[in-house]
Amino acid sequence: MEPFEKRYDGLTVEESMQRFWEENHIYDFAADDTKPLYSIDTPPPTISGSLHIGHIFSYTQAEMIARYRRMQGYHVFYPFGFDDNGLPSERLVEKETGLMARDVPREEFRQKCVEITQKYEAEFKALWQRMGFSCDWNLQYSTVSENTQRLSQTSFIELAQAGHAYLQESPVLWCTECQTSIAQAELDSKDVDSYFHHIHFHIGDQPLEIATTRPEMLYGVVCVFVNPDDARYRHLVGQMVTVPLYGFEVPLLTDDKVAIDKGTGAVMCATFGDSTDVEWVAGHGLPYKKVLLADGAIAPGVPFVAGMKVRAARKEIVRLLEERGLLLKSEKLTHTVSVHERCGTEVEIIPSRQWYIDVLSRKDELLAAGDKIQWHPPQMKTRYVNWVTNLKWDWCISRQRYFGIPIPVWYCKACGKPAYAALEQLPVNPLETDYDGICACGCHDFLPDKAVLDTWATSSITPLLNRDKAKEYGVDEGFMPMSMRTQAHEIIRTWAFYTIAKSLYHTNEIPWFDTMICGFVLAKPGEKISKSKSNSKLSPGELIQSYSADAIRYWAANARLGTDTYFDIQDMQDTSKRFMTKLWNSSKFVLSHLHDFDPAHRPERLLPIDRWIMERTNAAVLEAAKWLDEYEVGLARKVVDDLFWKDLCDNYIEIAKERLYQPDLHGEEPRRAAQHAIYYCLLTVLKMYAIYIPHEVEYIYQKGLRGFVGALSIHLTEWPKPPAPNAELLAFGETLIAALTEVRRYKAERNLSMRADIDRAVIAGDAKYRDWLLETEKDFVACTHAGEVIYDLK
RNA sequence: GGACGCGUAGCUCAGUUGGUUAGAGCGCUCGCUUCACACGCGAGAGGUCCACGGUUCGAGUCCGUGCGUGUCCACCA
Repeated sequence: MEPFEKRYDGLTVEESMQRFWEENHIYDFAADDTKPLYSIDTPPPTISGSLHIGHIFSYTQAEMIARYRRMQGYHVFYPFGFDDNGLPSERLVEKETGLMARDVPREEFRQKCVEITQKYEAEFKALWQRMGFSCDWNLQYSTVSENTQRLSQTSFIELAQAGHAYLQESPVLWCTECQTSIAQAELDSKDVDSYFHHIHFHIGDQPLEIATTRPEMLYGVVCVFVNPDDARYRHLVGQMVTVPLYGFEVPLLTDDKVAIDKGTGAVMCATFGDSTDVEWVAGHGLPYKKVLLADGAIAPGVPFVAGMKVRAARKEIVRLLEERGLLLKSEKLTHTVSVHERCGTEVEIIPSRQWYIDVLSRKDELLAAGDKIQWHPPQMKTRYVNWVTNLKWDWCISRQRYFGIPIPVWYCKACGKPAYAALEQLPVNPLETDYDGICACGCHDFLPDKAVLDTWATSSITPLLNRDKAKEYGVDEGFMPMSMRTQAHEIIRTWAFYTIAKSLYHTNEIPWFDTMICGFVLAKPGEKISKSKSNSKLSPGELIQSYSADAIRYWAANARLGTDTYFDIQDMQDTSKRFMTKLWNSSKFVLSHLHDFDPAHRPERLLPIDRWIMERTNAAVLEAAKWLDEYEVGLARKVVDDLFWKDLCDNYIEIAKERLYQPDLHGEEPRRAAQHAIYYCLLTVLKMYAIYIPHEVEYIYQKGLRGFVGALSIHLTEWPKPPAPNAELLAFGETLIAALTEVRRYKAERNLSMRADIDRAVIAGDAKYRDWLLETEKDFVACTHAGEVIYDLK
């Protein structure tokens, strides 16, 4: 055996272990495997900036499950992907280059996007490799690759032809900064200080006071609503209200949604001030009056404020109202507005022609699918259910952007009817390829769709992408549903929801049997670390360089599944380093006593205490497996820690030590018995830690255990499957350790060294363990330095 | 406003079918150069398990109410 270094040097070891794994294809997804399949749908991180500790936290927890399943004997399909198109990536490119997408030629911008996302992908990949991830990089996918484009466009055309995706001119959530439509899931909310302006409308010569936060929409008012039960206005319902400044008239109608006690109880309905306006316009058949343009400017033809941006227009209208005595009062208020999560701009609602996927009419099926999936932890299902139940909009999948998957559609110049690309010609970019068919109306001229697909419209097909990849390895039948989806809880409403929706449409099945929903890393109370906010002081790369990948991995397994955690660098450093050193030293000790060990030769007789530590180890294996089956890597780690540090190191090794050092005093066969026990326990403990700290464990295995076990890598060995432990042996061990603790307390109270001699020690306990205790007496005396052992057994 | 968490030692947290004396790590105190490890070992101090009410022979654990805290969703008139 090679000598063990005095100190474990994680940084050097980790790189050489990673090289070893790569050279020996330890984690490859082999084509000819006959083991049961375990497939993992892992999140392709969005290429929108640098990764942070939160990613490391959740991805690492899932990686541990991949390792666990692999050791359990599954054929683990564990790919990795990158989500490298769409608005998030565009914003990254705009930030890095200082260019705005709309100011440069489309192709030039696209090229920049490709360059920059590739650069980041290389960085991301290097980081995951440096973390020791056991995915097979041959399975890697990207959401902007040609394959993905083909699959994503196919998905779109299939849904469109089946009527599940449809084109509609309707009010849409719109970001005037990014100048694109966005989906409900892309909304964030922000508290803003504003004013509740009370404006003087009138009905004939009767004044009518209406409060609004959006006076600039005055020109877009199409009616005024009051609650049908509001006695103040009941007699006025049906009459015409005159809009101030502009002088036109709109009807006074009733609607239940109007809150009697809010403002004055009368609401102006404008196209479109908010999503309630949209419902009202649709529900009451009201007309549309254009006020706002796509770039956030007031439309030409709107008196007083045409061409102004929203805020300037608001100020101007308020000024005019005030000047003419039509502004009754302005109350300060803080209210919450919807903003675009990518840029923070207040979202507007503008009619436009967009593609949607029908989800509203499928709520029941979506909820049923949620019931069929096992959510871990279970309460995460509620978030999904709440989201589906409260959906108000169909899923808008078109984006008026540049770097994404083109919508494979042209429109007839004459009748506007959409024409779809043929499946064989995909992927296709309608901006570069002309449609060569003829419209039903006889027209030959077509205009390309300039929009691209929402990035979620593509990332929601990762199970299908994975299935295609698995086919290359001969795995096809039974691939869907996949075994497991892992992700953080923030994207249940997006990635999980959209994936389920697409899966139902394309396979009529749930996408996966299980979900593993990880928590976040919070920087400090209330503030989550995210790429866009870039408030992660230490980058993952620097953290690995300073503390090693294993240290970060060990830390990442500190929490219950789904639970958010705070990142405390000091805590990570102390706990992990201490643990890794302890494992190093104890392994060093065990292996130094195995120089003449032969695993094939089982000692004829194990002492009871040897059997105890082996049973104790088995008990921990079963308990850890129970947690891991529930994806609780943190709770499982705790179980192993407890076994390893307390019972194996502090108790058993201390008790059996002298037997290993001095066979002249204890005999050769008892030494062999102790060897057998420490070999079994160390190997088993290392196998369990293999999913947490794969590098250190592999290094120890290679140095001292591979010769005994045979397997090329500890990661190719099997997760232990012990029988149920013997409860009597466990209880006997507790009896002995209680006596040992008493002796230790006696010495500590007298400031004695643990090696100090004492006259006698007492073992108290159940008489049924008498024989076992007597057999252990020699070890007990060696450990306690007691002159005599008194038995107090009942 | 709704949903879902959380509130246990100074700090971070475990405590999954309700059952002896409520646990771990860090921190603190005292001691131990002990031949794997001082990045260690041993011992100790430290808790009205947020509050109040209820169910029960028995509640940190179950139920209700309140308070505090966090996340997600809604709230733009």
